[in-house]
Amino acid sequence: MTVTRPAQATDEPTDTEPRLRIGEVAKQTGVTPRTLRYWEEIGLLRPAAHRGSGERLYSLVEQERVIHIRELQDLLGLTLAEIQDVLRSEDTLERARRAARAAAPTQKRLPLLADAIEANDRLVERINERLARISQFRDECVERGERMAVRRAELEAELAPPTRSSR
Amino acid sequence: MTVTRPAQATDEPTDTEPRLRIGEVAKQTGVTPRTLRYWEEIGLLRPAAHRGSGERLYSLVEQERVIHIRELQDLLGLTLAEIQDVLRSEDTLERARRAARAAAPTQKRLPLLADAIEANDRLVERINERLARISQFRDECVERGERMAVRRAELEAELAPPTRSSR
DNA sequence: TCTACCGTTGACGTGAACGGCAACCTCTTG
DNA sequence: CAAGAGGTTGCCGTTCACGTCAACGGTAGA
Repeated sequence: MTVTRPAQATDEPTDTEPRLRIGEVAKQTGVTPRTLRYWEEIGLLRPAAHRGSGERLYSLVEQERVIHIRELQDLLGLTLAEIQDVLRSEDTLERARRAARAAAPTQKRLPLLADAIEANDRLVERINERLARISQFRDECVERGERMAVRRAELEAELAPPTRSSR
Repeated sequence: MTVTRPAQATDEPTDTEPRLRIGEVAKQTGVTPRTLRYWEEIGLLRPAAHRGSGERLYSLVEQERVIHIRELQDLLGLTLAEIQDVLRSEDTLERARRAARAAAPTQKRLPLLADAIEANDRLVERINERLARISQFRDECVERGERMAVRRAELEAELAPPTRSSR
């Protein structure tokens, strides 16, 4: 299970290497290149690297982040500004990871990780609230449906002449 | 519990009488008058009546609809166009109600009611799908949180010198 | 009847989140 | 090496869902 990296490996695990061009990320995630550039413009998602030509290069980390952002947008209805807030704490985790690679002492890494955990907890809390509200809304709809169904049954009974043997 | 209507009652139950001015509805529901007019403009919510002066008058039915619309917007993230679709079927129910007051025969009222029920079922189905997706998203977040918590525990263990008696 | 407050229409403005060009660059591939 | 595919910046356009302001009119209470 533990990946044995080849001898000439870089000091980065494979999935953080920036190999993906913008079109590739777009295809994989379903967002347009324009949107990715826009998100970068407002400071929401920076590509892992640039090439001399100015070309953006993303890693799988960013690609997953794109999906994460879309979920925060579509499922929770957050604005990009709010998402930025949420992700800022997540960035803390990324910093913690870099600190780990830089062989930073545990004393430095621990608070970063704690921040990330706390931010994640807040997010989960937010999601739970939303789930509760939607559930309640659904229950209301279901109840309305049941009332209508009862009414329909009444009308159907009224319509059908009362025969003793059904069918 | 059954409201005994006064002798000189109109043929409308009290809660469908259009008495509410736009500002009142706005106050009760939290949406602005501008928004109510806009919704009317795009055919989303027509006031129950107008007065000679052009003043809009809403009934409690519309007021509840306002809340319904906001929920469809905020909780489900539907566009006003989509909401219009959803409500168009709900209007069927309103027509059924009018048919009832017009003493329409059961044969006419039943299909209208059936349509409304079907539309409601579709809505509930949609909500359930959304709930499922959000739940899944939450689970992913929770899982991430747990992984981070494990990591934190490791770091804490590493930090604290291994003493046999805790404290 | 005067005044303060709603309300009306009509028009234009706005913020968020992109879409869509033009003009240009840079790989790759036959 | 020419051509095409894909990338870049810059900038203006667009859609949605309203906000805002002006100019005006009806209504209710002192």
